[in-house]
Formats: sequence, structure tokens, C-alpha cells
Amino acid sequence: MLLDLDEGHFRLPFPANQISLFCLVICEKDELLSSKSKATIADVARVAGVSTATAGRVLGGYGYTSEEKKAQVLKAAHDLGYRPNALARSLITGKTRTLGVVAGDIQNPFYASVIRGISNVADANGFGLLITNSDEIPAREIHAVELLAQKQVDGLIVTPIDTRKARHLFNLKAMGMPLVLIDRAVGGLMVDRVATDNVAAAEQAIRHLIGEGHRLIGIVAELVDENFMSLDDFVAHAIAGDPIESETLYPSWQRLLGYIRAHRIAGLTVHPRLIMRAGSYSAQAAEAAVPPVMTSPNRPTALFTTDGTMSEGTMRALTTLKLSAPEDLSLVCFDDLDWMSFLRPGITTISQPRLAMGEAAARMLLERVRGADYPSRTVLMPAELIERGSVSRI
Amino acid sequence: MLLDLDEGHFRLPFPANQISLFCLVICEKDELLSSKSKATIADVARVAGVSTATAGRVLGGYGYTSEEKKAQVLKAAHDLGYRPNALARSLITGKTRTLGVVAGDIQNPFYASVIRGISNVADANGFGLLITNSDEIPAREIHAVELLAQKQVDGLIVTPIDTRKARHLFNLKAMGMPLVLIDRAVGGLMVDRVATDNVAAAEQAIRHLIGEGHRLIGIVAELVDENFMSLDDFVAHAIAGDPIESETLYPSWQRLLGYIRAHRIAGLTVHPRLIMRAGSYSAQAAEAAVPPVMTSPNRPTALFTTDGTMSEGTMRALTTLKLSAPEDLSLVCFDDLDWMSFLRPGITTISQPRLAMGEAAARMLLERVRGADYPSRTVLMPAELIERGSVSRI
DNA sequence: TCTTTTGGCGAGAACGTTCTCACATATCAG
DNA sequence: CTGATATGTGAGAACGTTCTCGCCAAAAGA
Repeated sequence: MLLDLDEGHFRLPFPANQISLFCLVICEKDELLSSKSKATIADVARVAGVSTATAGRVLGGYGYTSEEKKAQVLKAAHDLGYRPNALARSLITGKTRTLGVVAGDIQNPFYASVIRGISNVADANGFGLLITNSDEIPAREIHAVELLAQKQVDGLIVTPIDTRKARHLFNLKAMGMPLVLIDRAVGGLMVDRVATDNVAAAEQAIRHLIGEGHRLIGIVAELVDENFMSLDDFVAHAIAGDPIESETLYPSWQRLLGYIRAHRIAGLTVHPRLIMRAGSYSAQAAEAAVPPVMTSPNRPTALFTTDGTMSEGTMRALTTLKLSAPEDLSLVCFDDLDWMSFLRPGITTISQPRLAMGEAAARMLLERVRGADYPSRTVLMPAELIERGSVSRI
Repeated sequence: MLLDLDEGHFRLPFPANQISLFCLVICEKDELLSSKSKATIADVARVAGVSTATAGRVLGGYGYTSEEKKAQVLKAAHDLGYRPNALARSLITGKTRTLGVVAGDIQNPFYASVIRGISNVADANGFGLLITNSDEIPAREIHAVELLAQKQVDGLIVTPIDTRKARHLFNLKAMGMPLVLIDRAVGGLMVDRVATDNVAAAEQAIRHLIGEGHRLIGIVAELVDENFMSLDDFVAHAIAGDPIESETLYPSWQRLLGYIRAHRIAGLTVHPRLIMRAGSYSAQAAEAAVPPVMTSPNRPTALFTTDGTMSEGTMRALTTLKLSAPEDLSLVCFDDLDWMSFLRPGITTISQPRLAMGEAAARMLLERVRGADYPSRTVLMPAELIERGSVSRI
């Protein structure tokens, strides 16, 4: 019967109204049903009086369709409140239009901004974002990656925790999964990467302090112990000017390297006792590392913190020690957090383009998802020294 | 041939080794292939010499399987590097084990924390998180909700932008989609919700200031104009003590209500000129709203800011005005941001349990996802006044 | 007039799972 | 020995799309 009507409709514009009415009846009935169980392409096709193939064509926007049938299908779809099932679509196309992100901790302003950047380009391109936190725990990273892979994300953005062992990431790459690394590199893993030029940035910060006359400069850094050599050896090598493969170093080690390099260039001696090592990625650890050095007899006249978390811990420590910049000491931080600009004398800091980093990473990833296959690229973003009031001339 | 082996194996334990070897050969061959195109249940079944049904049973963990076949399948799966396709699974089960979140802006510490809370319980329960930002723009919220619905999330957590018009949310609920609201309510939409008890919290803050002797207290609030009545009318009603339906009010209006209520209870007059309205959800707007009042002849002795963004803008304004708490004025903020605790005299603030709010919301949502159908609940979280050093006695 | 092309359509096979059957076999009570 | 129950198993139908075919017109080229 539906077919008959359809053929009549095909020849004459006249019975179209009947069809419309007919549709409406069906729709209203179906709508009651579908208010719970949602309408499928088959339902739309039935109501519109066409095959599922045709309905699929107009709804999916592929292949040819006449204006006539197109209108019918569209109307039916609208009446039924049809909503395409992305699952079914993805299953057959093999594309989910979803990107996976495994970050350290969304609460950390660094990750929050980076993710925001990723999000910006993702949804400008109609991609969804599946986000997980690793809390810097390798097992959690592995688990997250596995989860995202099972959910068939089109690509993955990761801030890898272990720069040496990362079997899961190598596997991923071997499986052909587009992958972009942020902030950290993994030795031997040739994939796109975006990071700050940490060595240069730290060097710039220290050079600034040296330029202002400081000779005793402390550095508070996480320096988690996952390196091939001990801190002492590392420092010794760096002071000696031995070439160090800095690419796969953890950011805090890279920044320490910049710190040492600035000293070396200026002909200053590096005092290992001024290296305040938190040992873990937490403000508490930083807060604990600062007092011993800052209450010692020959305390530094300036402090350099290597990231937002260290800055926070350091600020806490300084507050309880009743030391304030720039009167009692000079301070340069890494990463520009919102409060640094409205503290009474603003805090001089190295600002990394977090948002842009996320955006760049997402853009690179999307290129890969779309099939680009040039060799893996590393984008080193420049960081900028923002002078505010926390540094005094000595 | 495979069948023969299988049957032989079925009767005697002896040929099992042959099978293993046989498997290995196949595996190695397939592994080369599958390093690119991934293995499916059918592949695993073929290698293990069982039906896809059986393979599915052991891999999916449903139905009965003998230990023997189970081991074979597991081995085959391991050798092939089998990874279940969550898409296909979800398509048939109708469950994605994925939750959708549409927040204002991940970069905002409030949302970042709330999302972290959601994330905590989500991945403790094996759920993924699809996260989007609305930037407080209704069209973007609608778009995000649609995207997430198409991706078939099992449930949705939303901070609704428009508390009056929210057709998309009503639709969602009618379709049976589990839904939890955070921070804001939608008039007439009966779904679970978690929020801070804003009126009480603000009242507590103001009462504290009044207790310290302040009589001229300014409030800086966003107070976006999407209300049924004008600010003046609202204030007039509140002062008169008229009953106001505060549930569906925007948080900043609720906090203003608490501000007024505290005045009323203490018998103090509310001066409309001390209400600094930003008019939009940005630190810049707040920064602009503060100076006119703070440079006026009869300026307030205390300030209350209604959220983190307002606090930031206010701090900026105060910094440029060279006014500092508690010397030049007293200050109570809303929402405890990290810098408030390490500013020189810490900032007294109302702390809302952001993480717990996210966790509570996610837990409620999961209950709904699992089929709980008690009437909709509203969880009002208590906020806590944290006294630090930004308030002085007058 | 006879091909070829082109737009337009529907049947039906994918995609990779789960799940319902029907059917075996083993165990046990009666 | 009969039937009931529990445990295994495989064939094949879902799920809701996309996509490859064929088929059929009508238009166009020869």
C-alpha cells in the first residue's frame, strides 16, 4: 500500500498531500513509541516510503538522491526525531570522530589549558574528546590507553610518563594508531610531538637573574628519579659541558640543564646544594624542599622554580618563612599561572603557550588521522620571559 | 582438518600439544597481518578452533565455557593481540560505558575540579568520559548535547546555561537518557542535581563580615541578565523579604540573595550602589566593575566576591588601585582557589567541595544508568567559611 | 536505432560484537 | 531406564549504519 502511494506520488505532485497526511499519522503514532526507543534509519525509511538505502543516502549525505525523496526523508526524520547512531556508523566506517587524551591531571592548570587547546580544534572539526587522567602513574596510563583504544578513538594525544619504557605506545604506533606526544618524548618512538623548548627557556630565565647581578641562584625542581644517571652525575656532566641527549629528558631535567648551561656560559659555578629536588610531582614535596636551603647560612639571593606545581609549593614555603619577593629574594617561575599577575608585585615568569601547544598537537593529530604520512615532526614552542616585579637588582 | 584435530583433542589430552603448535604457526602468520589490521573474535575463534560464539563467551565473560576451550581461546587471543571492539559491543548491548560531560570551560578551576571528581568515580567504575565545553553559550551546549547523544553516552552531566529554556534537556529526559545537573537547575526539569547551598553560604560570609563590624559591604557578582525580573526589582523584593523561588536562580543571583538576606537579618540597609555587577562571566568584567565603587567617596569597608572568576577580576582591580586586604579593606571570596592560601595574608573564603560535587554527581548518574528510578534528588552541598587573614575588625 | 552515460533507487552484505536458540553431553534423583 | 537439571557448544540472528552491487530509467552520443 505504501508502495502504491509512493508510485502514484512519483508521477503526480497531487497525491503528495495524502502522503504527507499519511506520514503524519504514522509519525504521531511512532513518536509516542520513539519517545522512549529511538528511531532508526529503517523507521525513517518506512515512514518516508523509501528504502533504507535511500534514507541512508540523504541522512548520511552520500550518493545521489532526488530532491523529492530527499524532502520526504528529511521530513520523516524530523517528525520522528531521528538521531543518527554514531556507534553503528563508526562500526562500519572504521572512524569514530573521537580523539583520546591521556593527561596527568585535569586539575593542573597546565593540563587544563593544553586540553582546552585540544578541545578547541577538536570540536571545530567535529571531533569528540575522550579524556583520562594518569596521575603520572604508568599503570594508569597503560590502562587509559587500552580503554581508549578499545573505544576505537581515531587518534591519541598522550603526555607519556615513562620516557624509556612505553611498550603500549610502540604497540599503538605499530597498529597504525595516530599518536601525538605532548610535553615529554619517548626514546626511540618516532611520532609527532609538541613541547616547550625547556632548555632554552630555563637558560633565559637564569640569564635574566644573572644579568640582574645574582650569583647564588637556587632552583626548585621535581627531578623525579627515573633517569639513567644520578642527579650528581647528571650535574657533573652538564657542568663539564658533556653533550647530553636532552630530547628524551623529563622537562624538569631539561630545565635544570638550562639552569646549568646559563651558569656555564656566564662562567659561574653551580652549587649542587642550591638544587632543591622535590622528587615527586607535588606542591607538598616542593614546599618541603625549600626551607632547608632558604634557612641555611649562605642562602641564595634568587630562586627559579621549574613548573607551576613547584611554584605553588615554593610560594607556600616562602609564605611560612615570611620571605617575600623581591625584598628578601628574587624569584622567577616557570609557567604563567593566573595569580602571578595579580600578586602584589607581580611574579616574573617564563610563560609557555599552553593553549597553543594543545591546539598544535590536535592539529597535527588530525592531519595524521586524515592520512598524512610525512616523517614524524617535533614542534618546540618558544617560551617567553614575562618581567614583573619579583626580581630585584643586586 | 582443524575439526579433526579438535575432535581428537576432545577425547584425548594427548594431541593438545599438536594443537598448540598448530596454533602457534597460524598465530605467527596472522600476527604479521594483524599488526596492522586488528584481530576480531572470529580470528581468535578460528585460531583456537572453536566457534565465534564460544570465543565470544570466554572473551566477553558471559555464559558457560569449559576450562579447556577457555584456555585455548585465551591463548589465541593473547597471541593475536586481540583487543575487543567496544563499538561493536556497545552497538548490540546498547551500553557504551561512557559518560558525557558538558561543562562551561575546563580551564576554569571550578569546572576542572568538578570534572576531576566525575573522572574519579567514572574510571573507578570502568567508564570513559566524553568532555565538552559550552563556554556558557546556549547554542554550544545544545550542540554538545546532541553530539554526545549521537555518540550514545549512557548518561550526561550538564551545567545548564539557560535555566528557563532547555528543550534539548527535556527531550533528553523524555528519551530516557540519565541526566544529572551540576551547579544550576532548570525550571521544571525533574532530574538529579548537585549544587552548593549558595544562599546559605553567601549569608554566612556576609554575617562574618557584619560580625567583624562592617556596615558598608560591597558585592561583586556576575549577575548575567537572564532573569525574569530586573536587578532593581530583584533587590527590592529580596529586601522586602518577599518569598523568592531561589532554586532555579543562577548561582550569582542566589549568592546575592544570601548577601541581602544577611543584611536583612542584621537589620542593615542594602545599598544598591554597592552591588557591582559584572554582567558577564569574565574576570575582565569584574575588574571593570570594581574601580567605580572603590574610588567613590563613601566606599565600602569590605568586599564579597561571588565566585573564582569574580575573585580574580577583583584582585586585579585591587592591585591596580593599590588597595590591599586587610589594611585598606576586608575581603571575603567565594570558592577556594589555590593562590588564596599562599597570598601574604591568606584570603578568607567560602570553600565549596568541588571535587566532592563532581563525585556525587557521577555517582548519582551511575545509579540512574544502572536503572535506579526513585524520584529526582537534589543534593545541596554545604560550603565552609575558611578564615584567613583578609578580614579586619572595624 | 543502438549504445553509453548518468542520476536515482533498492536488495542485501558488510562491520564485530552479543544473545537466543537448538542441541549435546554428563550427572543425578527417582 | 526415564526424565530433569546443569553445563557446554555452534549456527545464525540481531544491533544500526554504510556501501557495493545490480537494475532501471532518461538523456546523450554515434
